[in-house]
Amino acid sequence: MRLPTLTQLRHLVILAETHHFGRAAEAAFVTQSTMSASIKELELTLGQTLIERTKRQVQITPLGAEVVARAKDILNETEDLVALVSAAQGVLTGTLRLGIIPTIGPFLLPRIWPTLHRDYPGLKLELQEDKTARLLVDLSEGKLDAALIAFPYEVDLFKQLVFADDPFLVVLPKKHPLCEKERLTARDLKKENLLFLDHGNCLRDHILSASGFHEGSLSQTMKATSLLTLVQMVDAGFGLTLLPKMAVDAGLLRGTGLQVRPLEAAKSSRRIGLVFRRTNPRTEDFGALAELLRDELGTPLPPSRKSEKS
Amino acid sequence: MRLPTLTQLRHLVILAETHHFGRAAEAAFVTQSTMSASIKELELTLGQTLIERTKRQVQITPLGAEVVARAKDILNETEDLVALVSAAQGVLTGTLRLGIIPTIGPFLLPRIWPTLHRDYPGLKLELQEDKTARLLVDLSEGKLDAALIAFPYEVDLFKQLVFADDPFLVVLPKKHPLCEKERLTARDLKKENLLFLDHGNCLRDHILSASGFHEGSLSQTMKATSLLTLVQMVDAGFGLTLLPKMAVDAGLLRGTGLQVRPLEAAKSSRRIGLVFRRTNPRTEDFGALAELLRDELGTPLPPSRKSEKS
DNA sequence: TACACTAATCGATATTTTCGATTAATGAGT
DNA sequence: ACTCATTAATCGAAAATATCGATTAGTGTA
Repeated sequence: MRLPTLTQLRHLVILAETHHFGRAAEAAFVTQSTMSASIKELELTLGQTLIERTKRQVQITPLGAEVVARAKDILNETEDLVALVSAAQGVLTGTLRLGIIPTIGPFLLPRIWPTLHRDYPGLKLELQEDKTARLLVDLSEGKLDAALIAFPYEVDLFKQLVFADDPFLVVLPKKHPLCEKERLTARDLKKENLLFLDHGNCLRDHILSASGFHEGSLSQTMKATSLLTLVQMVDAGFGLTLLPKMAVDAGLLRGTGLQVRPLEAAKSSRRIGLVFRRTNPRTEDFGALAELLRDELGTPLPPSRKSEKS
Repeated sequence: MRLPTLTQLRHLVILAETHHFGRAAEAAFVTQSTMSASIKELELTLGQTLIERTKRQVQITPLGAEVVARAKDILNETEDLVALVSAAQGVLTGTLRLGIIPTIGPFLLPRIWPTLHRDYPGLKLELQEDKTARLLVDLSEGKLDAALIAFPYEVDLFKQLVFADDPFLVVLPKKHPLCEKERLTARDLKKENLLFLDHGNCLRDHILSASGFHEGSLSQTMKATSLLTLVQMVDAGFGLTLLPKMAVDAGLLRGTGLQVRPLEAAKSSRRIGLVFRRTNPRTEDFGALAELLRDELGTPLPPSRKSEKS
């Protein structure tokens, strides 16, 4: 099916308004001959006469009037489309499909939400919470635009903007002997029963690394699937754990009698960053988002390392 | 505001379906370079990137997806427009704005309606009932496509298709002396009190002419504005009148005690015809309509006179 | 009859679209 | 590390299309 041109439709609409080829041409910023040819071509493609040409005046046939009405709709919709895209010109406007891992999402998002909403009211976030591995797959498949994940992690396929450092804190019951000390080391934890998240969660690996434990040395009995569960277990006296400061700041320990102590170790923190495909045209957006996150978290960016591996 | 091309939008939609420039090009029956250029041009006019080009695969940005959705709508509407016009291809389809005079309308339309509906289900009549003069003005101004009027009438501006002859019948009370005669002449009516429609109605002029009366010779006291009123007045004994056979056939005298007699006179009938602008492209439609009317009325067309004047 | 007005038409030009061929970038297989 | 295959972008040429200015033909008016 051969379609008419938007230009032809526009010409028809103008002609229907002016009822005069000459003035219609003027209004459309073309010559009368162009207007004439345009209408003629339109009638040819449609196979029907839309305009009744009296020498003195131009009459629209009933069919022509129907076509004019529809043409107006089509033109309006097209203009709306252009307007929509134009409105999405600024940084961080439109839809952004953002992945986020569960050990960051609940603690980071509520913190930045108000600012994000205030500074970029045109932004619509579509959030997806999942493990890092799954997020990166979706990212590479184009189902996500960006993801907020924790480093170190192997992400050479993607660009990354690391914007925060998130130290680990040792969580222990109030009466625990280690509460006496202001600062704890990996050595202090050696003989404790440490509780970890389940396999496949990046935080588990990070904390294992921070605390100097190894897979083999764990008592396999206790594995939680969420930080909240973990906290409940520690509160119930099953052992100790480590939590990212971000989670503690967000009030994860509220209502419990648990204490926290900083950990002195080689890798006593995770880094938080934004990853996205190198080919994604919205780098400016991601820069702005990372900037906002950095400001909001108030933590200075640690000495930059271009690629961190776990 | 510069608008994108429908071709570009179509290419975008296809590309969004295939996620592959080469296959999209194939599906759009163009080369890959054309597809590439088309999308690029579209992005240029919109001022935003809609497609994220990975070397291995093509990703649609969220904004692009929105544009694709709207583009689909626009394309569908345009195709609907074409379909609409195509559907209006046959004779007597679509809207026809038809004027009709009050002394024809109520008697002719109910008669042809079923056939018209059966033979041309795609036809939508927009009827306007008015005096001949008014109809012709609207016709020349393009507010009507055609009009059904009675001849003789001066209509040289328009094309005309006369399709029926409608004789006048003398209407008189059952006990009237003239009922004795099988056929009446103008001479018989000379001394009778004839009742006519009001000024400005073409039937008045036609009947005046048929009955041999002149404006000056009338008793000005009785003037009706509709045929129904006229009949009521005759039934009440105020005098005689003449009615077109068409009206009598349609049952205008039903429920009255009135008789009819044929009139023998030079101009003892009016002719019924269709008029329309010479420039109107739907001559075929009008021919078909006149044909249908002629068949339906069962009256052979009188010897053709190209232009009848009153 | 001459004149003004209007839409169609025509030939020339300008612009746009499309194509085929080539290039550059990337990933896969050896 | 080195092809090879795949894919989108690019480029110049050719084709198609749109536009223009000038002219023509048809109508109504003075």
